[in-house]
Amino acid sequence: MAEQRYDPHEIEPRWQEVWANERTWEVGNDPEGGGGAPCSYVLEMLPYPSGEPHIGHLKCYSVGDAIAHFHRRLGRRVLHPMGYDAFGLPAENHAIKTGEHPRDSTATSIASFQRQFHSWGISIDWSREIATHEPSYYRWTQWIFLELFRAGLAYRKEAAVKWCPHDQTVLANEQVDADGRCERCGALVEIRQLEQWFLRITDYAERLLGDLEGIDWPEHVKTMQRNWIGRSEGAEVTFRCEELGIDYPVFTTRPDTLFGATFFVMAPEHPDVLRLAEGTPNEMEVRQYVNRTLNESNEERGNAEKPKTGVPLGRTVTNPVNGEQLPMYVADYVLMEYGTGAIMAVPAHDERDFAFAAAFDLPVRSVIAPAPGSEADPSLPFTGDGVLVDSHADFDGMQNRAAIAAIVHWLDREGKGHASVNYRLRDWLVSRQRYWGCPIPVTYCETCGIVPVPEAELPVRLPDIDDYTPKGRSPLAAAEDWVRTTCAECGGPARRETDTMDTFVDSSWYFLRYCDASNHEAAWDPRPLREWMPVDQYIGGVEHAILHLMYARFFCKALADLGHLDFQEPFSALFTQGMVTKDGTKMSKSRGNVVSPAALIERVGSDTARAYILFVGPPDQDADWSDEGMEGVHRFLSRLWRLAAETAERAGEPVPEPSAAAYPDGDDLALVRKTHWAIEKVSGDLRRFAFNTAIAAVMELLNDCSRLRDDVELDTLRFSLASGASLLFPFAPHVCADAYSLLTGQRVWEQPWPEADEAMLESDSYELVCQVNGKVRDRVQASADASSETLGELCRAAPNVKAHVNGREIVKEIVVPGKLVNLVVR
RNA sequence: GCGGGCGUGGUGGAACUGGUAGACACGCCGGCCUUAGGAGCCGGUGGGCGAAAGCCCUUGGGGGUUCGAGUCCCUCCGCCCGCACCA
Repeated sequence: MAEQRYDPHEIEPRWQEVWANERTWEVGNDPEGGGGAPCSYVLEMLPYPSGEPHIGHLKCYSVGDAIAHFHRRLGRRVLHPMGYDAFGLPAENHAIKTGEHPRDSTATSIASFQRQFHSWGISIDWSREIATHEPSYYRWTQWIFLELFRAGLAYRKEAAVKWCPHDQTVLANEQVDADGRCERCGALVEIRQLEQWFLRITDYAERLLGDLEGIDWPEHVKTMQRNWIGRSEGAEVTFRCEELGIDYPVFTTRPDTLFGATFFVMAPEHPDVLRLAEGTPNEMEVRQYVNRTLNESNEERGNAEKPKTGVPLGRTVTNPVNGEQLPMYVADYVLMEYGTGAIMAVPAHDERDFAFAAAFDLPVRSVIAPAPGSEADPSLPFTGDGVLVDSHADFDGMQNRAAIAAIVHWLDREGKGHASVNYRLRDWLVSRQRYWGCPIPVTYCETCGIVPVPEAELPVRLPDIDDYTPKGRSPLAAAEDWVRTTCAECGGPARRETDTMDTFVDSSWYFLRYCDASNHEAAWDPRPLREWMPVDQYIGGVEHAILHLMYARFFCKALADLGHLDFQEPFSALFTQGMVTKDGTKMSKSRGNVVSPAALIERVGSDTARAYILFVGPPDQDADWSDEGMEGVHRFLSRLWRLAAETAERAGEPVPEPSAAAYPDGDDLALVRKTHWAIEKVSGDLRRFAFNTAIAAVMELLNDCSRLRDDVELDTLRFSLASGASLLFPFAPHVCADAYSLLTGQRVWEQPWPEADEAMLESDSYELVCQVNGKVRDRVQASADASSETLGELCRAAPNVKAHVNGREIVKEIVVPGKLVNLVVR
């Protein structure tokens, strides 16, 4: 028999060529809009093409590909497309450094992603490939923007915005990290007053929150989104400054503490602060304070530990519940972006107000006391529940939770306030003063104002420029010929918007475009969307748990409201894969611990790399890369292929539908049973993303095949090996296609997913565990159909059980058929 | 501080609804084959006692529920992630 050697470098390109030539993974749209064979849309988050793919990409697409293959072989038509999130800062920064046009560096990177996806053998429908920087794509990004604009969901507003001094651009709240640093470059973010484009995502806060209930997403991702939306119930209460005749509403979650308010605080950014201080002795001090805090970084300001600072405004407001005059302050612990930018301060029942009152020697009035008999610590500030005291005859003695409703009701009746819900979520700031992004398709006309570019003129193409260096305005502003245009309404002179869109806009709808990627008349036809959407299984990293996933959900809801979609949620099920680390830390060039997929595949082939990355542990957890571990998987694939090749050679002609002998016995029966066990195990594990145990099950099967290779019929061995290859195909497609083809002459991806034979999952006897007082004392063979009585007898008769019972009384006998018998003795 | 997750051999991990803890793999030890092996094959491998049969211990610590707990409950310790002066 000739020596058989597993050679992935010969096997893998050979099968990749078949799949590419035959366009195996392409799937058409059903003109009827579905209704035929069941459909499945399996999608991994599209890559950001910068440099070469890294190991995280390999993991993400290995997970998605396994699911796509599994769904196909369950008989579904599977949409599994690919694209590139091609606009963005890294390409632009690269251009600033080297002068290379972002389009060129992006093209280079895309080409290397394409090459690698092919060499990894990912089953992609290449006919639907998109890239967000192509005019044929961003034309529709612009169209969506204008749809939102017409609906009032895109608007321009001057606002205190987060500005990155290094990248010279405005950032969305979500792009500023906890330390107040730019998510991309790490520079300390500043606040600037600028006119910017916003998308009205806050209109959707309630729906974005509520609809989380109905989708199959990991709990921690839902929790992160809930926290980000940050819903709080409370009341809006109006405090009036009589001297200036201005009403100041505040939001509070504790209207029950209104009678304990002893002062009033405004955020330094509050537009009225300077006006209020004007003409008072404190004017200068207020000015200085405001300037100082506005220049403070978020990092300094956000520190809750830092001592409270502030300045009196020299004015008072009236507490609407008791008419008291409360002194007004400006203090940086009050945030403009939450609530109304002003608060009523109740030092007795709020930690922060308490700290401020202590620093400024302000009165503290307790109005909630621990309920009589309660063990709560009554010391101030008391933030727990209790009963109202020293408030008002109508409310004193009430439980504070009940008092909230009563007081809000009273405020409402008096016209001094009303129940209110507040969200932490802010509107999405989408304009960027950068070059490499989708142009915002509007013009400014002196007479007509903001005028959308007519649909027929889309796309507004990104012009070529020479200088990408940021100067505080968009580099596009330098393209004067491009900026100057005519107004679509009056025909007069107009100027184009020179800001571009946040790249998260591009990626908020790409999954829709895949369904109808080559449509030149519209962003999509509703029929293919009806067929494919929503995405059945979305796969990506947790780092997108808030931004991308929230924005995409918002887009769907908004587009559904505008009549363009008939579903509310884009991703029915979400899977978040864990990171791949090396030596316990994140891979990075500076640490020199980067494992390059290209080098890996050069060495061991993509089947080994893919199967190892899924075998190393549960895919939703972080996994530490180990070359030794990978060698183990390589040995396994090698053994599988060799045994298949040898078996095929020994058997002569391949057999199309391998099956074991009709009535196997002895070792044949054992191996056939093991095979059906593996089918059952792998099928179940695939459904719950337990790829590591699925692969382990095929390893077990192969171990049995190797052990019994000379003791079973050739048909049995061929059946078991072909089944193993079939089961492993979603994880290591090339070697399995090859092994399956050697054994059967068939293409494994055209075969239905194997089904376990129920009869073969049960054996006629099993090892009955015999326990005494919960401890295993013996094991005996029991017949599968034995009655509980028989099992009890078997157990009592077991030698070591007898020794432990030792004549004592059996007070109880628990029988779990198929498993064990437990004797309780006294 | 709030919310979520986790803690199992030398290592990665398995045990899905409470029912044989440690599947599978790495590593290590021993053997076979070989001129040689960083190739391949076979066997062993949680700890302790014992010649063996077997017994005891063991899923971060402590307590509880149960015939039976890695799994459920309480409590403490440790680690990771998200949010955080959010009124």
